[in-house]
Amino acid sequence: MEKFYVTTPIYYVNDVPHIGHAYTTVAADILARFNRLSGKAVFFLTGTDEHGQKVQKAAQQRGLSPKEHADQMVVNFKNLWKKLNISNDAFIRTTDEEHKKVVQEVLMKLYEKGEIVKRPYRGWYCTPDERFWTDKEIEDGRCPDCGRPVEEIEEDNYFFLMSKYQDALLQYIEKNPGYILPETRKNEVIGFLKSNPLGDLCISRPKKRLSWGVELPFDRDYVTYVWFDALVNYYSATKYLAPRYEGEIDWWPANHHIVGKDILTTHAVYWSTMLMALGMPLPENIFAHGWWTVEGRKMSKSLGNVVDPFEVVDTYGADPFRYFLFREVTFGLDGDFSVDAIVGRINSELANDLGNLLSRTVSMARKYFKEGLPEPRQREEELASLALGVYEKLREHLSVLAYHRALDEIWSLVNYINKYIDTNQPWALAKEPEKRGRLATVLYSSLEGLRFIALYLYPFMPEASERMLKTIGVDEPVKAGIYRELKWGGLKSGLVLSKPEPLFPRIEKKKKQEDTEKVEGEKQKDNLISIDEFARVELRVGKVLEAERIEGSSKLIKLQVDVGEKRQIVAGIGKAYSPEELLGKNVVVVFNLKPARLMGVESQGMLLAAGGEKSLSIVTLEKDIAPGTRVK
RNA sequence: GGCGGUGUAGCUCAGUUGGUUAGAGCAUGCGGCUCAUAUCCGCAGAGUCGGGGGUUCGAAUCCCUCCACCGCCA
Repeated sequence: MEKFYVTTPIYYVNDVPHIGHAYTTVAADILARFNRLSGKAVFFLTGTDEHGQKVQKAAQQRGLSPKEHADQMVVNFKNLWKKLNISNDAFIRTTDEEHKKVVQEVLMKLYEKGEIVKRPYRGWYCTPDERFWTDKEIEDGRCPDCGRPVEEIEEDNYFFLMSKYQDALLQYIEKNPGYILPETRKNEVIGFLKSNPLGDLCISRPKKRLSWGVELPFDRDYVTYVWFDALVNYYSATKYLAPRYEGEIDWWPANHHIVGKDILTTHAVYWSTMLMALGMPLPENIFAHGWWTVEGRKMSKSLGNVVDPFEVVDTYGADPFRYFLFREVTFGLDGDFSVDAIVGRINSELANDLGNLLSRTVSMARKYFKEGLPEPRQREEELASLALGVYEKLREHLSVLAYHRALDEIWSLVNYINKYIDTNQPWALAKEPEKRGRLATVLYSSLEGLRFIALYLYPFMPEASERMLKTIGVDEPVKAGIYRELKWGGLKSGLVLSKPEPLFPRIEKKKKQEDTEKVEGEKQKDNLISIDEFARVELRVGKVLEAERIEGSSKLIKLQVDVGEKRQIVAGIGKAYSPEELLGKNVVVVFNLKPARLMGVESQGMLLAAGGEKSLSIVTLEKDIAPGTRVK
């Protein structure tokens, strides 16, 4: 039996699941379901990453042990997968004893092979953030994240000798064009490997700083760096979580690692070289998908526009959501999630094209053949070969994760049958008793086509697929290997069908508008703002009274500005202006900007300026206007 | 800054190794049908394929250059 092993990343257990998690996991689910129906032995793995600094800290704040904290948080993910109909065969947690054991075995093997060495590590440590920065990263002796001073620390750590695999990895990627996809991401990795000398990877943390992790088997004073621990999950799971099929299956290597583009390097470089060092085969493919924006904007906590997948499912249903994610955007590219877009797809494609097709066909079969639908008089060759041929197309497209193309193929069948009905006009045939045979053929063939559609849609929308089958009188469950037995004419004749429920109800405009308003409470879908919104920004004329450079910064200048009252403003214009030339200038200031601290200095507003670092100009007034005057 | 990529109809994008009047979906307009979730089917409009130059019998496709935007640089 051919095996198929697909993984999602293991998600950081501290995260609250968002649309991105849902996207990756449904992607893997579709492949898993498709391959099960194709008759392969499938292992679909997802899980959570539970070690590391942040988990330890979050647990501490909640007064729990890290494991207790993780036990509670992991439920968020498990619930979402249930809600989205995810068919994962296993759920790995890096706190599993079996996983930790494999991590230690792997570490020991690498250590014994001389692939891991102890060596002093020097870096800049930010104590409050509990993390290291490199020479390049720190800004004037301060943490680039929080702005507080960093401390130079030197300590011994263990390093995986990744550098020696640079050439081998580069060659491997170039020789295996399908290894990293999409191509643009592969090019990035190649560019990265060609232009930078690959360093060694620090894979340990001294316990005195971080205890929540897998202990190094050869030095009890250290735990394993979380990324190393996490990546091994793909292999460790095959040792204790893989499903059992008849006969022994070598699950490793995986067929697909599906990841977000943000963690591609980790997989393409760290994981690949780790496997090389272990002398293990590399996965067949690492696929980096894109990100979702929301109503044209980047998702962020501060904008408050993070899409909660639980809510989306409650509003639109799991199947329409799954469908939308893979129909709307080419897998690999970035996409935009908007109410208009999802409602548009649901109404025009799911409700009108597909749902209505099912509805019209079943209704006619009921109306014209109350006694049951007889056998067709002939095989509709064109329709039959189209329906049968879709399978091969799906296989091709899904082998490179081209989900949108796969759906396109299924829809070519939907469109064909709609046209087929239109051309044959069963309602007209029904009026002529001598054409009853033809009528039976047309309706049977349409329903049979719908059976194929339902089977093909199963990986994408399992629940809707089953409802479709039930509606056309198919009792048998969609079972593993069913794609191997596809044959035209499988639908039983003599069926008396019951009245169909709408497969996907249309979302009426009214509801759509309400939702739009709800989502657009804080945002506009096009970038236009109203005059009122603009008026919220209070711009005022200011006169520069004093100006001085902020010590330790080449960009920042501290200004005292008269804007009707005296304000201190910090501006990043030091590369284009000297403090002296700013004195007395009439500038434009954002008066009602929330105060901020830049390098520890308070800024009560913002100076308007245009340009980059070097060719930069502040906005000044052509004539003398009194300081404090509103600019509008 | 280095490397990579993108720029095609109002919008989102396809365009395989250069080859007949440049395509799809959505949107818009018109027509047809009435079985159906006011659904379905057909037709139409519009694009000097980012600008300029070159190679070629022939370029959206190859080369050069300029412009704009995006990604990667642990």
